Amino acid sequence: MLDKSNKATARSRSLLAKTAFMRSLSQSALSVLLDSAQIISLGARSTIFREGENAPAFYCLLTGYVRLYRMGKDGRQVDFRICGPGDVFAECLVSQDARYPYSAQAAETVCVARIDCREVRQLAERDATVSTALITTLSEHLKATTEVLVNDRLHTAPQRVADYLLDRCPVDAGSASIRLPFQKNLLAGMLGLAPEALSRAFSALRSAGVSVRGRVIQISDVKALREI
Amino acid sequence: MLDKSNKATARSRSLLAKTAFMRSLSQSALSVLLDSAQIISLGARSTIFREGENAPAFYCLLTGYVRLYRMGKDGRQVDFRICGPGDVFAECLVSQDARYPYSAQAAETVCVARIDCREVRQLAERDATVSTALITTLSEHLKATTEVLVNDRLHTAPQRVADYLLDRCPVDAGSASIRLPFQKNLLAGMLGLAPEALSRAFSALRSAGVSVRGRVIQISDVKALREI
DNA sequence: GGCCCGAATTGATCGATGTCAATCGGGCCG
DNA sequence: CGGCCCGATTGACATCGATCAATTCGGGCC
Repeated sequence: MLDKSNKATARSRSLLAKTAFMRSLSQSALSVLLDSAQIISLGARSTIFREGENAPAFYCLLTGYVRLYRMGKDGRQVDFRICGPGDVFAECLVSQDARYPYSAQAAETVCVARIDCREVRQLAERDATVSTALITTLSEHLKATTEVLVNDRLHTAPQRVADYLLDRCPVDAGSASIRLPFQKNLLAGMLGLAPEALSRAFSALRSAGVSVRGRVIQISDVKALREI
Repeated sequence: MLDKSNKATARSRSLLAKTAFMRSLSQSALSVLLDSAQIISLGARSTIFREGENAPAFYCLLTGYVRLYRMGKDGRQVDFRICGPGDVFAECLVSQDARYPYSAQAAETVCVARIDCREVRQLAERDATVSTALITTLSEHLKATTEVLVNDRLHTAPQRVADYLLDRCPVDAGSASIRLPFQKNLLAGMLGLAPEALSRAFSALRSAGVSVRGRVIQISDVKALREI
């Protein structure tokens, strides 16, 4: 739960500026945001914000992974998005006094930039590169979320795992080796599965030429996997 | 499959202008869009566009309901959103040459406005009310889609049905009566259920004071339903 | 008001996945 | 180098929801 906060260092600034969201901003908007962003380091499992809290800022993830989730009445928590380096989350820029509609937790040691919503909103009024960047980011999130929803409803667990693997295979490869960037725990959450179900899905894929050792996954026949 | 297309009539223009998306536009942007929009009437079950087609335009629904869905390799189709009057869909404004990532079908007789993406994109560059409206619309869709995804992963079928009903009950009512605006078929798709599963969910809710007759649903104790 | 067709319900069954419990394994620290 | 601990796997089971088939219902139309 360490919580070291300070002005952006050179390294953080450069990471932040390379982000998909920031990269397309005008020089002036970029420097305003770089100057006002707070850089925050957080230990594994620390909470970044909680469902229902007031939402004055959104976040840009610099390093590590973050879990976005909601809680059911019974206390069960459900992930619906896993953010990685460069991702923006909590784009709650509409309606001044919004509250976060979900919680965010660092899945490991993490470094995020905290950006004031009001600032961005005002900037977007004057600078079209800012509003365009917002539109682009939102469109992509909408598309990605829709994709996840459809996958959930359409595909079985092994199919979803296969999809995930194929997404990060070179398109034309005959065989491939992938290293998961995080624990299987997180992957399970991403795919809407219990960890046990993820394990079983991997087992089921063994017969399709997928072998797992720790975080490393070998795919002997990419084309065959596509047929699943 | 009738397909009568013409310039916006007075009635269509007024419907279109009252849309959430259009309402907040500047006078000038509004009139540009009203003038360039094509109004199209479509018979029940006609296809508006198909997954993979080139996407030069997005749509604003004036009357009726539209199903957005994707097809699996096996031909099964999965709804992920049901649009009603006033809804905008296929906001595919990013990246010039995008293709529709899903298909859209009229669930009944329908009237839509077809709006050129390029036009809106250009308008947004100059007119902040346009980009703000886009940001608002996209944010809301993202929030709604996330909500659906979380509901799917978190709640059982009767709970999702109860949620749907409660969403359209007066907040403080003791009892309520709701008339579905469309066939149960569509509702099932919205909730990610097979029609049979929707039926069974309604049966399960009988013991919680929910009774169904055709499209009319009586809820004897709203508060009790919230506890499900 | 009655007929008729498509929609909705109901029943039976099966497959998929969540849950709980026990065991295994790997990496990290001493 | 060994032990410990947490994450991963496996097994057994319960539950949910999809599917297929048979029937009933309801609403639109004459």
